[in-house]
Amino acid sequence: MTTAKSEDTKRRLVQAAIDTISSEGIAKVSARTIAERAGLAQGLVFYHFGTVSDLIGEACLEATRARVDRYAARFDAVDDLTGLVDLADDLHREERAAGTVAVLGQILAAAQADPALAVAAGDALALWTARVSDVLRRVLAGSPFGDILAPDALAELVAAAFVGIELTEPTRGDDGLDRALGSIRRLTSAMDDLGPVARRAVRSALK
Amino acid sequence: MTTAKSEDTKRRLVQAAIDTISSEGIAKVSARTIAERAGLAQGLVFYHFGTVSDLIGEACLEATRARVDRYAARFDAVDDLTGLVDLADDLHREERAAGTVAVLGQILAAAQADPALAVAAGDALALWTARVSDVLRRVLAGSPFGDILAPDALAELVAAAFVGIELTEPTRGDDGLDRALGSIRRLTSAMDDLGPVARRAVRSALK
DNA sequence: GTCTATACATGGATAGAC
DNA sequence: GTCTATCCATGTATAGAC
Repeated sequence: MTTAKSEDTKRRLVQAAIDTISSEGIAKVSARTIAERAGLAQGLVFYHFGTVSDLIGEACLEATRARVDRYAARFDAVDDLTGLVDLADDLHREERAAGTVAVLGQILAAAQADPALAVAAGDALALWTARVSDVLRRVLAGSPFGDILAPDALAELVAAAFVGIELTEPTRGDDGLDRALGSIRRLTSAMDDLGPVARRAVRSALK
Repeated sequence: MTTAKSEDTKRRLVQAAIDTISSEGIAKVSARTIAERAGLAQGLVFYHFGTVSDLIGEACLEATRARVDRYAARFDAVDDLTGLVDLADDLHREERAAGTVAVLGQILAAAQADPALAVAAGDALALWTARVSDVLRRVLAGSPFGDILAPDALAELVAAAFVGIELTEPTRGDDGLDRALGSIRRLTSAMDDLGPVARRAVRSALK
């Protein structure tokens, strides 16, 4: 049976797993380090989740779901390319601070040799990709570029890029990404501001 | 002293380290697994490199240097944006097969909790970034977008994105990235093919 | 200088206590 | 059903043999 007590123990382990990966890195994660952080006995990991990988998988999905939900309204509010770049900027800033995307990167690395983790990490990444795909489809439909850009394929690329960005964050100067996004924003704002004549010209040039 | 015998042992360990990360993943890497693959005793890792991290760091730099050199001529030959996208396509295909960028991703993840690895991984990533930065600077200078795009900042973003792409490769359908690059290629080929009048129009629109 | 045998720490998993 | 005490594999590191 899954009693209230059992549920509480599981929740504490999931939270401790996320915290441990986030602050110590996936390499330091073990049933022992997680249980210690949760203030519980090490064997409980195996009783409640079977393996450490299964616990990490659940933790990964849960943490990602919470973060994706956090941005739901902002994704929906985006209505042009510049708005999307601004959201990317905010998202990077907040995810860098929270470390959740970096955690996903760590788990994707560990998933290389761990099929159970690979499934969970793939599902978690798909949560991000779905949101990005939605907003790209909507924004591109209102632009002259809608006919030549595949929103779902680009969304996969963007989601993967974000993982890489958060994973390499410690190696980058603070303003590196700010400047890159600034460059892209100058492009998109020009695209968004095209008049009707220019839009037709762009559309025919892209044929 | 560093004798020929010692050098050979070190080389075998470095090679075995790369092979082990590539085929088993960073999580399965240890002095034991590396030495076993090299056909050497486990203690030699510590005699020659001090720690496992230092061996992995050297292996990471060495492997990355070899891969970056492999593309040197092709980077130099790129002379427009579409050529750059084509190179990205080739590079992804070859790195996916060789797994070297995925290895770098794994090491970046492990570097989270390992300062020695963080230095080596940062240096290795910088080797890629420098090449991308060079080619971007050259190609953008010949385009109407040169004034508003920062090549070095964009290069950091592109290098990070590549790491993310290779790390998430197992979670993606085979054609996902192909379609995304196809989308981008349709954009860049339109950019490359602008006539003199259109170029002036774009340049002034971007002001 | 080079390498091996050994010490000791940490990890995953489970038999059995409550 | 829930949890703890314990087992054995695997890990890092080094003292000392060659």
